[in-house]
Amino acid sequence: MLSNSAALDEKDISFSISDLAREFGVTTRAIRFYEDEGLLSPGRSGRQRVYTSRDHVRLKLIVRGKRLGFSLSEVREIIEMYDLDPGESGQLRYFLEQIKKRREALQQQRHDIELTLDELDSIESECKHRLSALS
Amino acid sequence: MLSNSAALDEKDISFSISDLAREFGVTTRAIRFYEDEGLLSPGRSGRQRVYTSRDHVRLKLIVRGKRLGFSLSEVREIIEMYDLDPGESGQLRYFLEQIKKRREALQQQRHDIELTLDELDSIESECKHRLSALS
DNA sequence: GACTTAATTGACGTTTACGTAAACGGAAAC
DNA sequence: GTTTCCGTTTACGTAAACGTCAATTAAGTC
Repeated sequence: MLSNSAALDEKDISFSISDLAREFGVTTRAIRFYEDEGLLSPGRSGRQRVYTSRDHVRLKLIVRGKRLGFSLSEVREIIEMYDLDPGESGQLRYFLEQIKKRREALQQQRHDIELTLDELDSIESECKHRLSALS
Repeated sequence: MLSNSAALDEKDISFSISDLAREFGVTTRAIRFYEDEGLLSPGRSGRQRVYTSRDHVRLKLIVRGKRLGFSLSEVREIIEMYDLDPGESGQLRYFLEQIKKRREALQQQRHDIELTLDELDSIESECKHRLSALS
């Protein structure tokens, strides 16, 4: 009765491997590979893998990272930031450094995107210009 | 005398392979590889490669594309957009489609970046919070 | 003209991120 | 009770993007 009884319903949601594959548009092979790489750690019901909402979150981070062009080991670094232990100050300072680097890389990426989008705009208008000149 | 005599000075700038390697922080091996892939097409002075400002621009697009996580074939697609021929309307319409897809992908990427940056912010403040609690 | 330095060519090696095929296991449907 | 479906395991295959030699050449320099 004194236990923290209000554990959220979210906790016991579970997913099959094909659930996740469908939702995130990846193959089951890929998901198992991510497990081999230590990025996911599903439970088992018999031989079958059972994924928790924690795995669900992690897979979301993985596919997002992939969309950003990160390698799996970079994705791993990012994921590891999420479950840092309350630990010592050295660790924390190290993490803050990593965070800074990541942020800078992401800001560079965002800048690259802006540049590319601008150039796409001008290519597009050039295209449209030529198209209208063909009529 | 009737020739277009005012060709810009920019035109005859040339670069060695190590010039480019230094400037863009890539290896000469990589640069030659890009040539093998048809992304660069330097001239020759004897056996040595001579890169023009066109190659310079292209290499810039390549490294930017790489920073964004694009594969070389995706980079190729983007580069090819830059030198489209005045051609037929079918081509132009096709290009417009490609541009649209690219833009959507880039916007998705930008969105992913915003999400990740936000999360980095909260991880960072959590970190700082814990650090200050250790004093 | 020997020496160093930069570049080339060719070839094989390597890492990453899965794909693909084979062979098997359990559970549900008919 | 056997087909069908999903999942598992093991293992080999592969494409991309270079790295890493090794042998050769050409260009300057002292």
